[in-house]
Amino acid sequence: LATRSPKRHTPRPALTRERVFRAAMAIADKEGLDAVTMRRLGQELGVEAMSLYHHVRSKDEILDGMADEFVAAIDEPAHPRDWKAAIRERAMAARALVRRHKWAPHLLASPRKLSPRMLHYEDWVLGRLLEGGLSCQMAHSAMHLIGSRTLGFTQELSGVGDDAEAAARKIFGSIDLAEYPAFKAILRGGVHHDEDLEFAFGLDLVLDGLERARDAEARTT
Amino acid sequence: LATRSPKRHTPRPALTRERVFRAAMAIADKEGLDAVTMRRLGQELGVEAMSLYHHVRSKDEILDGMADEFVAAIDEPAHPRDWKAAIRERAMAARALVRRHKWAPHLLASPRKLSPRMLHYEDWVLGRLLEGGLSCQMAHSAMHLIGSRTLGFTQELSGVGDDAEAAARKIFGSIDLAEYPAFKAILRGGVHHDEDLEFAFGLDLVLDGLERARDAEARTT
DNA sequence: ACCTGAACACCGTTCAAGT
DNA sequence: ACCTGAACACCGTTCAAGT
Repeated sequence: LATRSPKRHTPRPALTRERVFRAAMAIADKEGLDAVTMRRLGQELGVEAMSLYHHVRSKDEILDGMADEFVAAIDEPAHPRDWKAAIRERAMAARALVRRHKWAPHLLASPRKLSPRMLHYEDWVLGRLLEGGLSCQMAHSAMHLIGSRTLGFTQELSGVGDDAEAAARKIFGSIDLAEYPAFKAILRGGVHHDEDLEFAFGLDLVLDGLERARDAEARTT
Repeated sequence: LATRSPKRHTPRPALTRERVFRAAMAIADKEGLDAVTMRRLGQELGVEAMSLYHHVRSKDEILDGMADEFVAAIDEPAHPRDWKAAIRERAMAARALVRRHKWAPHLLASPRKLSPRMLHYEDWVLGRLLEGGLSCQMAHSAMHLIGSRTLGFTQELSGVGDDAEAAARKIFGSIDLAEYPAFKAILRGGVHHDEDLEFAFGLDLVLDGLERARDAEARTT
């Protein structure tokens, strides 16, 4: 009919999962993660809070979506010199992103659901480490160590805890390993997942590195 | 009078801040941090939720108290061989505690209020690093690096952000430096607080350490 | 198919009232 | 001084009803 409300002539873009995630990220950037509520999010999108449930199953799904979008934005370096430069450049890119999205480490530290994009990111790091000639076992420990350094969380600490081996099996039982070549390679290599050993490995690596840095500094001064 | 209720003969211990904190820790251990609500906490202590407000100002104060109690429980090593062993042993103690209190890194990552006990802990680490002969600047970076490794959070990431220098000044303006000798020493040494530089320092230390570990492994096999 | 209003069972917190 | 009941302004989520 001709008497349609004028609003209908400039229809707002249809609500999609991605638009919900992006709106949530914008709110969290400006006002913090606590400000991301269903009602506030609806307001930001010009819709009632309840409408959101047609696109996402729950608020947790929105938080997972935010984490996923964040990880997807960590650019791969274009022409890294070698494996160390590759990891270094991407870590710096991640850090630059974290400065804009301070809530990201918080969300990534306790994922409700395993994010495929997060797995791809970790698979990429693992790939560079293997390329650098690290053994499967060492590459595995190194991946955790770099992850904690880069994104500000320690997966093994916030992890599922007691039976890490079983948890890892469950995770990799539910995904398609063909999409994650580096994970596939180290699983075939038969890494064992000992959290205490990994922790000590990372700690000693840091302490020994500090001692060397001290000596290097003493030599140049 | 003789007609007192029988309950009065076995009076429950008086409610104190510490008892509130410990009850909160017990709930978080068993059911997770989300289960710690004022009503649930009151129930655990045999009291109405509202009574808690006579002992703590707010729920945030309870969360801070939990973090504080946690840090206080990280034992100092008795007879460490040297500075590296000292830091290593205490880090392992912290890690063992984290396994029991999985919520701790989460709380320590975003403290609402600076915990004196956390400062004492960091001051102790800093003291061992200076004892080990690290320069003020390097010891400062190292403290952050070890903190992130040990407790599973990256202070500089979750930190106040843009003007770290001003934030640091504000923190150390409000406390008594006499209680924190190592902090006092590095402040006198004139460290500058550049978060990007610190991040790169830690990252390169880890990457170089991995390269060395790879070469060491290759040599022994 | 998509959106909504009213409602439910929870939060943290305030405040006047009880002992 | 210490505890309480009722209430307020918020949450996430459900569900029957609208278009």
